[in-house]
Amino acid sequence: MFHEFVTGLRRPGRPSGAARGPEQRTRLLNVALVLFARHGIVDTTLGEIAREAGFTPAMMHYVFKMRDQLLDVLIDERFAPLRASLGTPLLGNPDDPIATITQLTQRLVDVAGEYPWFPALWVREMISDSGLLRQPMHERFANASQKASLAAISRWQREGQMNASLVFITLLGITLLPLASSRLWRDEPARCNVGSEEIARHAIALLVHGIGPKQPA
Amino acid sequence: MFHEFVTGLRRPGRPSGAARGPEQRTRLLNVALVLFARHGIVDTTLGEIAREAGFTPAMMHYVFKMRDQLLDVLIDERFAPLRASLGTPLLGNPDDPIATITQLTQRLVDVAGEYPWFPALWVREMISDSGLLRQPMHERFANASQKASLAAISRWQREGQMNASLVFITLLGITLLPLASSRLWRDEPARCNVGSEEIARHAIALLVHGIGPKQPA
Amino acid sequence: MFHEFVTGLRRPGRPSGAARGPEQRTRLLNVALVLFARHGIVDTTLGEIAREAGFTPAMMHYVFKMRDQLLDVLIDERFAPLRASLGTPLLGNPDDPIATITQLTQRLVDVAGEYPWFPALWVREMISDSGLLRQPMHERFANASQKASLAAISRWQREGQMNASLVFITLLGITLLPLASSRLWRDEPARCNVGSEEIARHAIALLVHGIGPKQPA
Amino acid sequence: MFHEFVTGLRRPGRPSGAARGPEQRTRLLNVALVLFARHGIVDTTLGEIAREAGFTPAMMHYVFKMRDQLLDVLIDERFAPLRASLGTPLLGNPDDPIATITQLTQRLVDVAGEYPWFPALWVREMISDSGLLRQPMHERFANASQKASLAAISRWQREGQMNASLVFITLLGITLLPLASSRLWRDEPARCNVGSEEIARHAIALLVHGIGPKQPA
DNA sequence: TATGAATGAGTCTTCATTCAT
DNA sequence: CATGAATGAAGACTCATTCAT
Repeated sequence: MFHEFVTGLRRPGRPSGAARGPEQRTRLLNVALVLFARHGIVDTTLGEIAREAGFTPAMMHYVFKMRDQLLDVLIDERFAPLRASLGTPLLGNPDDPIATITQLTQRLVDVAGEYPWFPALWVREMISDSGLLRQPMHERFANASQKASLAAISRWQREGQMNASLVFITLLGITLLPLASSRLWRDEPARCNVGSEEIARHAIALLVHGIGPKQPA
Repeated sequence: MFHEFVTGLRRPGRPSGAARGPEQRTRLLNVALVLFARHGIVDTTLGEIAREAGFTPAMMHYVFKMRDQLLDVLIDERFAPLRASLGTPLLGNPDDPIATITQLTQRLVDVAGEYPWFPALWVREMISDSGLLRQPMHERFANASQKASLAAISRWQREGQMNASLVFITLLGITLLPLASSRLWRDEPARCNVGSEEIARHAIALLVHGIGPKQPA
Repeated sequence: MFHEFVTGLRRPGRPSGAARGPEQRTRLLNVALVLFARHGIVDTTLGEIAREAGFTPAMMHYVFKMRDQLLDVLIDERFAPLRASLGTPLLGNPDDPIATITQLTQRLVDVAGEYPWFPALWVREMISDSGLLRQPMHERFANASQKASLAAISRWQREGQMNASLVFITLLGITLLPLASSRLWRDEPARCNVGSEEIARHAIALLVHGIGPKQPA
Repeated sequence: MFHEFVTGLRRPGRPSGAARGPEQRTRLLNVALVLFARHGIVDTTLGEIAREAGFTPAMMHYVFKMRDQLLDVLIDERFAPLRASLGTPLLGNPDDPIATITQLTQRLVDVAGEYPWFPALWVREMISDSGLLRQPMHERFANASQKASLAAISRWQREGQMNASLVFITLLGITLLPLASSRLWRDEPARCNVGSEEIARHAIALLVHGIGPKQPA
């Protein structure tokens, strides 16, 4: 301390004495998640994450040896579990596509409520062609889940005009996309507060009978 | 010219040797558009654009004094016109919302057909919270168009369960999002080639009567 | 210029207007060579080379895309030619080993006179087990040269007590090593100025008849 | 202890659990010596030494307050004693230079056999101009030893063509250099196993009568 | 019109070092 | 005795930007 005073130089490597333990890791992951959702993965520097969490960039490397590793950890501990918790997306009651999809819709919105970073991150990094989550997540979930879902859809398809290829992306388009950009209209004047439930309701309504006038019972 | 000879980078079809005046600018804008759509605006370096167009990075600054200016020009000369060409989105036949929206849907898909960079760029940079087009485009089109659209919707809303705030983003979600990520399912096995028309058809069907079984005539 | 004065900030990227042309590359290579010889390859930072040459570190990357490339270029344009100019080391008069080796000795010293970085660099980076030149140079010169030399030695070996494996490294030990560390004794008091010729003379004398008293003719 | 169990890093033969007091220090010094010889002093990180010894980097600072101090300790406890054990290098029988030098040669090789890190480290860090041992070791041994040796040589010099300045470095060049780079030729095909004794024999032979044909008795 | 040469600022990464425990 | 947590400084590399030609 005296040394600092005299030389005006903090000696290198003095830890700041903040709270410690493995909570730091968790904390950094949380912050990373938020910032990744906000600015995109590639455009978030380790420094930003560190600063936001109250640390120095060097500490990011103390915890995650490499930048890539941060993403790996995030995938392992956050994305994959979340994805897994969605189950095999469209494998519900084979005879009632509407019910199945409705359920999934609700689940998507619920998950988004629980993990606010989910929609933006998913739209950005899973759907976009150059999204950083796409490839890795595909490798983990492609086999089991994907095929089952497609099989389910194919069956339904025969009865309706559903397109196996489109139904899934469309579903995301009416749930995650609005959720991700909810701030889009929130800023505008005369804005009714569009919340998750409203999005869910709207999505389901759309799926069930389009935007036309209410179906007569 | 020597450079072209060596690298073979010149695209066929560009007249060589002729005075090419401001075509360079146009060319750079085109390339920028494509790359911006592919990797995102922030993640595309001026050097990439330059190289892809057969120029040096320095040329980018010769033409667009600053990086930001490239975006400004792009907005002025590409995005705004395109946006303008969509008209006041939901101002069609006041008595037939379905027809109005259907028309818009088709127009969106058509425009996407004409300007392949449109869907990806829009999803990425207009809808996302930190999208670089959002703010500037908003400033230009917020007033006139937006209000009119909302007014139109509000009226319809009373009759159906349409949500004024959600209908627009949802519309994008079932057109531009699938268009933007069409490569997403194209890779998968047993993949039917999902084209624009299919997306349009699917979107309209969804809007008109949901994914349920075909309505009895 | 005005801007600088007012803001106190040099705007980024202002080139310093120094002499230009491909001489810079040559200059940087020269400086690199000297510093590599002085501090070792790994321990010379690009910044040191740049500063010594009157540039910024960033310019090193302008010229040599990667650090490794600097070494590659150096090998191609400096080390390999030098090595090549030594010819097949021990392929002289098959009947007169002494003459052959004497000649090589002289050549080594001559080359060291022409390229002052040669001895230190060779001892450090070619002979040492973790020397950075060893592997790459080996790949280029192992086949042709090496085998011929060894063959030559083997023959001589039968007549004298020369050890094929040792003669070469020993030769370096009595030429390049003294040359490399000539500053070692130059600092000492009462030091006669040991120059190249002296080293050559001494090495040859040692090879011819050891350090014993002068042979009677 | 837990760490050891998990990583399996503990070398066999080290008594565990017993009070190990200052052995840690010894152990760290040993490891440092080996790694310094292998990669050079500057290029060996404290972390590498620590890990190789089964400790954490922080432990290095616990034991050697500063990096420089590690070197100081090494010099005091390893290099200086070793150097001292070589005695005043060339102060043997004043009337028989050959015998004196031969003896020293043998001693060098013997020491190298006992301390495998010796040759490489010496070549790297004592002889090279920027070697980290040069300056400090010089300060300790310059006065006494050096002068005596030179005096001895000067006398011999008058009778033969020995060069006082060169004889010492040359001697190192034909002993330590081959020893240091013995892996150099060990890889090559048709390789006789060049061991220490061979190097000693070869060096002495060279000193006594050069590489020429065996002297007639 | 267009480019080559050069640079400042910023990011990622490593490492010695510190401190509380 | 020994470590985990944390950091400052420095190096490699990228990129937008500048200027002279």
